[in-house]
Amino acid sequence: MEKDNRQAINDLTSCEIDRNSYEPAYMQLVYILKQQVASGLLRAGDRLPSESQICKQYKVSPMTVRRAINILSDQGIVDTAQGRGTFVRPIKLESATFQLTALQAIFNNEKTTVTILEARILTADERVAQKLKLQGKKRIIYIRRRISLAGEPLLYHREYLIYDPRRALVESELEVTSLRGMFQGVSSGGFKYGELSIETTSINEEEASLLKSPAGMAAFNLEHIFYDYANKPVSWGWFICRGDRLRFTTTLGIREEEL
Amino acid sequence: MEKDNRQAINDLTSCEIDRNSYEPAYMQLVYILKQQVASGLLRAGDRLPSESQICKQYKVSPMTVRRAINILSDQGIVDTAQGRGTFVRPIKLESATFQLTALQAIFNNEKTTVTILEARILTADERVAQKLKLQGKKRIIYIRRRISLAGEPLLYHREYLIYDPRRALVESELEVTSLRGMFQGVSSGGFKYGELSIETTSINEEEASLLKSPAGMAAFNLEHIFYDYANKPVSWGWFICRGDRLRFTTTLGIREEEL
DNA sequence: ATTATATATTTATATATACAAGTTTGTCAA
DNA sequence: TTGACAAACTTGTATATATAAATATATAAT
Repeated sequence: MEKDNRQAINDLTSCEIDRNSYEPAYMQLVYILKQQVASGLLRAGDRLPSESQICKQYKVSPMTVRRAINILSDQGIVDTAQGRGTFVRPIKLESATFQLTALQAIFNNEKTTVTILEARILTADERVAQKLKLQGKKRIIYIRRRISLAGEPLLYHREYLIYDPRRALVESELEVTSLRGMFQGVSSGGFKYGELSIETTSINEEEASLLKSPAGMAAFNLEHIFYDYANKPVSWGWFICRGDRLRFTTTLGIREEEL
Repeated sequence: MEKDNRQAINDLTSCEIDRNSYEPAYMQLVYILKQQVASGLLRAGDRLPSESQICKQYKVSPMTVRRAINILSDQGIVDTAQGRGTFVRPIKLESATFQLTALQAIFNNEKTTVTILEARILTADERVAQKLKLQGKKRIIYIRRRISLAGEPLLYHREYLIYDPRRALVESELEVTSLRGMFQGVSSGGFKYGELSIETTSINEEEASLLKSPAGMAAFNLEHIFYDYANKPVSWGWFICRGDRLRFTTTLGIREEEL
């Protein structure tokens, strides 16, 4: 059974590089090798043919092979060992990475609406001052938003922003599109880097009524802090994400259908 | 202020490649350019010097520069545009990726213990049969485990395994180390790929008592399905992770301290 | 049988070169 | 002023070559 399986896709090894393709040779080689892993022709721990062998087989230069293998190595498909060879990497739970594609889909959706529930200037309390590393009592901007998809509330966002009259953050941040911009690129905001964390929470009465969900329901809490080029925090906030409408998924290894 | 900041780290541009270093030239170049982004000398949207300029400045060959820039591009630090140049990429929430480092830390910890609560063979019900894509009533293995760190219960794991006498999965899977192996590399298991998803849940009475936590508490639910080389599911299970002891964090952009 | 040495194989690094292809800019003619 | 065209500059692809470094293997000596 297993041997038949390998036999059936044996013609993969005889694939050739199409020099007339718009797709570069090194990229074609990446897909060929990836396909061999995905199909099971090459399995975890197996050694790939040496680079010089691949050169001869596909009639490409050593640097082209090297480039393809570097890409596979970067993608975590193979491990290379100097003097020994290149090996198919076993799948590991620890190498799983989750992306915020589910949230991205919400912000990219046409039917998504952002409602400003509150926006005012207040004096930072101890908790906010600590998060934003403020000395003394400073005035900050507090914004509450609700993000709905097709009328159904999905996210509840609260954010504290450093008040800086020069930057006129209020006007830009209040825009509906600014939250979308937060996802698609915050170059205009002048942020240098940000820290994100996800934890779980049971929503309280206020959050429940805003999200039209029962109190105590499980939800994601996505917290974010953004820093400017002087490494000073300029924004602290968090999204309460309805747990019954959101999940994060990922794949380990290579699903054949994805190629 | 901003100009002073840029001026202060201006000497970064005069960094030289150390040809006697154990570190390859292209890697040194990666760090130099990364540092320039992290320090704010190069900011989101800025254009990097052209490759030929970088060649002259650091006295390296075009291919070495190219390799460094390819790495930066792969890491999402810069965007390249043929004919226009290479630009510092603005940070985007959507590009955030979360890793299971928090879980990994648990399994790598010396004080972590795995307790088998139950392990038996049973007939698959409809739900299990659907997840594992079973035809008819098949016998499967059901395992319940509790993972504790220094005596404190953190995870509750339930798993359904295809029963295959040839593979003797029971013995190996029951090992304390097998769960650890699940994280560090499942080459032995013969899995080709897996699907993971994270959602939130409120723990029920059973889960609460096992995790020594109040019922209704928010928790992560990490579900996993692993497939063999014939693309057939061989394992379906999920970890209930105490929300008050687990959070996932990540950084967007480059934190200067991390270099 | 063991050990040391030499050889071959493998990946890693680095350079030089050529051409392709997209973009911008400047020039010149209508 | 406008438009067409050419030139310059950018990144992208591909090859050929040389050297270094780590590993594996075969050989020979002890």
